[in-house]
Amino acid sequence: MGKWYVVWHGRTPGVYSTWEEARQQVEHFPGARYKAFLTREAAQQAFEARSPNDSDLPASQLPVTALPDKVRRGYAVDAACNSITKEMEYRCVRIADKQEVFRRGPFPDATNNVGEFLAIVHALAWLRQQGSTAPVYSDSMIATFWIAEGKCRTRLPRTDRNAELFERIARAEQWLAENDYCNAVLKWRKDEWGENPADFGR
RNA sequence: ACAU
DNA sequence: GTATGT
Ligand SMILES: [Mg+2]
Ligand SMILES: [Mg+2]
Repeated sequence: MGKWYVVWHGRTPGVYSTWEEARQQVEHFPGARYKAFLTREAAQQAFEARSPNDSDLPASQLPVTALPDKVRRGYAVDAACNSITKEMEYRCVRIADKQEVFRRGPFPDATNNVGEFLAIVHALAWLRQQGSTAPVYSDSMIATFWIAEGKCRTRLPRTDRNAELFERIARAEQWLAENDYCNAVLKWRKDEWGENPADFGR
């Protein structure tokens, strides 16, 4: 038995019997909402609701309004590092509306984990300056460990090109040592909430 | 293995 | 497929 595909939001919303047809409605359609069901009846019923129940959507399509309140009040950080060029950048967005609040980089001769670490510290400093105690979400286990330790445990070798980066790492560690912050640093639960809203999409 |  | 990390 083939699956049935509901397209709530796409070029032509409807119930489709093949992925071939359904994909043409949703591919390259930003914000598309769609999901496969096992039976035609289940698909039809879901489609007739006109708008998908959050519980029907895969995590990748969850609207921010479906997130827990505590999460919606927070900020998300993420880093991107090209594994060929070793160029890294990082940024932070307000989760409620995905508005970018800062972005830094690119930094040469870096690593993903250094970027994830610097992003969190920068967010903590920025939030303190804003007088905000909102939580910071990162999808990086490594960086959240390093924050808890107050130490960036990178194995990245120093080069002539990453002196500024190591300077930033030192300043970040110093900031952690000298400042108390009450913002929680929490794991972004990709499995439950979908992609990190600060993700670079690369 | 887990998270990137 | 590559690399960063616990
Ligand atoms: Mg990340
Ligand atoms: Mg990302």
